[in-house]
Amino acid sequence: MAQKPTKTRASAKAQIESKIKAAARPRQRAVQERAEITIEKIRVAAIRLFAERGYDGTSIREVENVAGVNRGLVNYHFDNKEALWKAALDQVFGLLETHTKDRAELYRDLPPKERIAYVIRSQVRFNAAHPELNQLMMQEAKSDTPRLHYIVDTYVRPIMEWLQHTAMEALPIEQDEFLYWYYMFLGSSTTVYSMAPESKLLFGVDVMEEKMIDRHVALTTEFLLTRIGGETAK
Amino acid sequence: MAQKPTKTRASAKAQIESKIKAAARPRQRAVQERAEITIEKIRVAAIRLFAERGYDGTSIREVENVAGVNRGLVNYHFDNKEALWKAALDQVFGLLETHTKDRAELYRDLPPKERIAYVIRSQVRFNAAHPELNQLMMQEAKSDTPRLHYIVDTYVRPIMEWLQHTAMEALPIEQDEFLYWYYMFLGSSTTVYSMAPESKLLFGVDVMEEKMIDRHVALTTEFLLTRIGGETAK
DNA sequence: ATCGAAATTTTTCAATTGCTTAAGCTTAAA
DNA sequence: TTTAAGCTTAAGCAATTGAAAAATTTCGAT
Repeated sequence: MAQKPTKTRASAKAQIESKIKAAARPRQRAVQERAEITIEKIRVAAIRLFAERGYDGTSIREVENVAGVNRGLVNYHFDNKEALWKAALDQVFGLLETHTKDRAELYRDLPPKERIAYVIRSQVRFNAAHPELNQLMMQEAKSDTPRLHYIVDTYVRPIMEWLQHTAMEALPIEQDEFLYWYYMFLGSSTTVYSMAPESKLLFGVDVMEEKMIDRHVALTTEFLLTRIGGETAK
Repeated sequence: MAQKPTKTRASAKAQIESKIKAAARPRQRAVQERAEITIEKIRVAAIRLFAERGYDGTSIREVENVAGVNRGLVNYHFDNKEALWKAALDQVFGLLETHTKDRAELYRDLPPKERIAYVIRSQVRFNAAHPELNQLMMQEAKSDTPRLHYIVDTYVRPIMEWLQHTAMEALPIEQDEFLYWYYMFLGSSTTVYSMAPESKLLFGVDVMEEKMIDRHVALTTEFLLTRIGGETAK
């Protein structure tokens, strides 16, 4: 997607040279379908493995194995491990971004209280459908790395700010209390899915089942809407 | 602690042989203090690194560097990486186990509602003081590995069952609802600490500060005690 | 003091890591 | 059909990995 297949076999440095030549070059070709399939298989595997084992715990060879593609293809389609990580992350967070924007649009004309309820509901569903996102996030949020800065600046902050506005408009939350509301929201709506294998072991229940998710949605919504301290809404 | 320094340089297999010889051997010596210091330094470093980077993402050399001890000492004091992980984990979960038992004892004679309030409060404080525990747990809870089985069977289940008893005695939670209450409790009380670097970036606030923790305790308690649906207690 | 075990230090080794190179093979534009 | 870009395959590299072995130092019971 964000790939530059403009390299013959001379590596990255030759890009400038390649660009100069491009002016005089008549030939220009599209990405082939088989490549797109390969890239997609690699991306899917990368998301799973990065989410499950973290950046350092994931090896390129393993990604290739899980993806079922041949040795060397990751380094061809994605220049290096860092770029692969970024591609995986952009895919997952791009999904969240789209989802959030769609919902913001959809619920725009609802009364605040009702709107935040829908937001919570749809967010829980999203987390259930995409546990990798929170898993990736937890991997990175633990230490102050360039990768964390990238995620926060690019994806998390805008979503958080919109959520803050939406929540504080509907609920009697103080400005400096929102931080906790936010993490309670996050924790309440993601933990059970991020830890799905544990919950299976511990309670013998598959929390990914539709009926289970419904229940979780209901409880979380009630939970987060009930104003702390007894009040109900603004 | 659970170490067996009874190896000359012949590795694990020689333990039986070593035991036989032990009967005829007159000399028997205690663990030296310098060794205990080394072991402790390694354990501390291991907890931090395993929590931060996961099992596969942590290298023995890195543990030794962070611990500030010489190459080879990890493999001397802990037979292998797996044993090191188990030692780190036992340390952290042992702390939780002790903490939980102490509190159970301490709050035994309180009325149920009050007891669960204290339990929540003390649990939040514990999570703030030991974010590595939840980080380690999140690392392992994501996939069904032998390591997860070990943690759940040894530490998590007993604590969960006691918590279930304590919570259901005090709050109107249905049997099959408890799962969600549990993970909301977990998520609400740990996420902000596991993701402390993110919250610093996102809100510019150090959530580990005592005043902040107090606030979190208050909110979480109110949150989790407010009966879903409007009721208050049994 | 001194002997031997415990602990540390230093080397060594095979396997795995990220990454590069060099061929070969497909495919689509000319 | 040609032909070069796009793609795949395979081999190889230096660095890092977990683990063990060897060499050396420290320490306590005799």
